Amino acid sequence: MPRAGLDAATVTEAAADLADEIGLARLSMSLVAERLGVKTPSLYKHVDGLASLTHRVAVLGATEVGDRLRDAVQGVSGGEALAAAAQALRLFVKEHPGRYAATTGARPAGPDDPLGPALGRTLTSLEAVLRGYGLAEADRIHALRMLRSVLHGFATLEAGDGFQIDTDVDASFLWLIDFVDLGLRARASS
Amino acid sequence: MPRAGLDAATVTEAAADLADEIGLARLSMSLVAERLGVKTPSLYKHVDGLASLTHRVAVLGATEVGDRLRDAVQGVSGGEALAAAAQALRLFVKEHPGRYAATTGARPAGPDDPLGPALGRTLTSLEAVLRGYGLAEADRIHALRMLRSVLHGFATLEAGDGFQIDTDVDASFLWLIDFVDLGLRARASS
DNA sequence: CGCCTTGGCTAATGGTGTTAGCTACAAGCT
DNA sequence: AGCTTGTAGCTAACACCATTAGCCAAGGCG
Repeated sequence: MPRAGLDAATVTEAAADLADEIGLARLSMSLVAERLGVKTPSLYKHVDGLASLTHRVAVLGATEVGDRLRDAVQGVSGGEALAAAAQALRLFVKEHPGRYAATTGARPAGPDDPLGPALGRTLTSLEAVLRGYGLAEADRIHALRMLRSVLHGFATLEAGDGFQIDTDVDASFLWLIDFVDLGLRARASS
Repeated sequence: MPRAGLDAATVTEAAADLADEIGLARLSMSLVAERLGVKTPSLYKHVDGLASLTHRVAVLGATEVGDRLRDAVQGVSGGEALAAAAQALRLFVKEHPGRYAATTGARPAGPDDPLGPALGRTLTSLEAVLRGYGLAEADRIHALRMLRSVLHGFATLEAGDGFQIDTDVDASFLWLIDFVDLGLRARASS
């Protein structure tokens, strides 16, 4: 029996891909093992169990989403940055619904949990977007939460087939970005 | 062995309550049976299995959310209606996270699935809210999707402990409602 | 070349969801 | 009332899953 040469990262990535394909809820140790050409108990040499594996997928997803947002916001500002960040997040959720579900369903388990910083990177990029609007100090946190809410809400509704297909979802998303942009600009110097 | 006198509705309600308490993901046939003082296989006399039971919980949740929104919007209009609907939805999600998760995770399985109409009632109430703003015909669908997105996003993020606790979440929600209200009013007659 | 860490295995356990088939309850008829 | 009958809830059984214990050989390192 030749060795498969697995480690925690490979197992996590296989699990993440599988979750994207079949949905996080249907993720199972046996399916991950099957995909890796290995018997189920072998996974426990690299990963602590299904709950722990799901947590690792969450960290992976948070990191990747953070990367995407950082890249999207890089070099642009204002409404352009808002649109870029929004589209990047939406695209990620569409491409990786399983990772995103794991990410949003997980909470940091302690002060040294890598999930905390990973999630923080997303917030950092969104804060950078908002910085371009010159909001009052007191509005910042509320605007950030509003921004997270719209983007998260739209992306998850779309990923869950929550919108009827007959009207263009892309157009709605552009409209939404414009709506938020206008609202933020109105609050710019008030 | 005296009979327990169950039916599909009682089983569904017990499942919904359980889902609210322990989370939809942890809902199981055995726990529902235990709560009803019955052995697990007995449930199959009333319900088709866990998937079907979850779907019933989704229909129940959609119906209840529809009721809450209808009541909230009743007799008010404009910004008042928006605020009432928003708070009603947010409160429902906080009180019944399991039902809401089932509702948002389910799709109608066919043309005669009661989930379709049940979900439609929520949309009807939100459309009524928007009607108070006198939007252009073309903006209606986009505004509706925006509204669903913010409310759904905020509620699910809050339910998932997605917001840091140190800043007031209630204040952020009021800020969000005001943000949406201002944006919609700006588009009123344009 | 041989040690020894360790990755993957088989076997076994406890917990799920689900089906089949029995039994006795309770409603309905005469 | 008593008898019949549909059926609610039961036990037994099976398949599948996550998880643990213990074995055994692969392959890096001396």
